[in-house]
Amino acid sequence: MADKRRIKGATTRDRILSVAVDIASAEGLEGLTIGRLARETGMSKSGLFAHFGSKQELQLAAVDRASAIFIEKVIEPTLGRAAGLPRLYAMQSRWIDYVEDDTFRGGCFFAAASAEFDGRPGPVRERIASLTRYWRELLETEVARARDLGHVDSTTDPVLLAFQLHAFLQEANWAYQLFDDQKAFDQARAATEKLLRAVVTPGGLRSIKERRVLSARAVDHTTRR
Amino acid sequence: MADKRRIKGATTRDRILSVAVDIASAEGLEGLTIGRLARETGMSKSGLFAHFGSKQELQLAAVDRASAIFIEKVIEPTLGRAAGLPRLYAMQSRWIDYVEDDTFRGGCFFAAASAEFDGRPGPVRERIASLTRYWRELLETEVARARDLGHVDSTTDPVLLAFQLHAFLQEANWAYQLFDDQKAFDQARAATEKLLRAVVTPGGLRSIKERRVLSARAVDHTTRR
DNA sequence: TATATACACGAACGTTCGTTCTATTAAATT
DNA sequence: AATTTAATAGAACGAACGTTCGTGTATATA
Repeated sequence: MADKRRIKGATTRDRILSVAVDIASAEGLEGLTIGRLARETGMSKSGLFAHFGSKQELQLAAVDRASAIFIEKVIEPTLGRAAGLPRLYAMQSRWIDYVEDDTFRGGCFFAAASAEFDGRPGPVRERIASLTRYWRELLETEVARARDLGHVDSTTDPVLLAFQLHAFLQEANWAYQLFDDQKAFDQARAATEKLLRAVVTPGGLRSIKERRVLSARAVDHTTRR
Repeated sequence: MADKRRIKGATTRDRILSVAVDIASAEGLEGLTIGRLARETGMSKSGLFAHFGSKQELQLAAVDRASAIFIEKVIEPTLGRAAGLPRLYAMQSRWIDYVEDDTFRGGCFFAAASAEFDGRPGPVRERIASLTRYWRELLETEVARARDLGHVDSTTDPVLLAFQLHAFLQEANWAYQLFDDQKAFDQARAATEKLLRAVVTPGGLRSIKERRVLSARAVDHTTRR
């Protein structure tokens, strides 16, 4: 028979972290205080605190939870797509959707967290940098693969193209958060489209043909926000 | 004879704000505490506090000070350049230099501040959004002017091009802050160059000829940081 | 010379921060 | 049935937070 204590503990921890990630994405990992978190989960400060042992461990757990969500919502859905240009399109598309769908209240968790911790050395900063670096390397790797597969021009620089693609993603998130600018998502899609169309080869074109790879989504915005 | 009291007060306020902007750019406008600021300026908490009356007024004053510095270091130097494409190049160039030169300890003040306050409604957020919106509109206006002057393709969309240009700037700042990646500046320069070259007309080309508009700077990096 | 004003100080306010104790309760183990 | 263990609560800690108050000390005005 299952250990109801352990199950309860893990469930509670899960519930705490869901709220924690939500708060942290909107108000920062420092704005995420134990007292506030206890209030919003209906627990006592000490009872909640016992799950983590320190504020830093709580922050690290929140980053890990956010990483898991990012991997699930953004990375995993792209793994089924053909390597090279198709997957590259999918990565951009999924990332934009991930912000547009308000996965986190404060937009991309890592955009917010990296801006907050880039000037604070320590394990939290490293954990944030780790996932972010991973994503950027995924982009670079996929550009290189697209090039090796002949999907894009052989002179394409993977580092520079990844820089540009990633820049469009972050800019869209930034404009949406600060100005509530919904149009930024389609601007990011258009910018991505233009950038890739400029380097795509006939072979690359064939690889994405007959698929609406980056069109604006048919989402009913009126019911959201 | 001059009023030594008024001068002294204004000087002290100036000194405080210099330190405040420096701290805030690196550790955020909330991380900027009265106690810390008093310690670093060698003043008492109450003496310092009297200059502003509230924490929020201090934050607003810090944002205003940062705005003034941004205008001085980034915007004003571009006003002497010819309108259209030349000024557009200058704007990108000056912005990149402004971060590369470590004008603020934590990189672009407004990139950090907008990420911190985008989820916190209030006057501070509005003040931050104001300067940032202004900069984006300057970019859009200058793209439109470049188009009207025949410097770039007449089909160019100013909003989209400004989105792309601004994205490269923010991405460079982000990569520099989080990964200490100095190469990001030249990537932003290269991305800008590619983007503009793709839409430039013969007339536009003439307008920037014989001027090294976006080359990497001959700065001795070994003596900095 | 007397008075008003600007500036800065030290002490203290109530609140919240992260953290540490000491119970209490319920389930699992013996 | 007795004992151990995990999960949570409650009370309290010192430190730091933003803020207020009363006071001293220059400088300017009268």
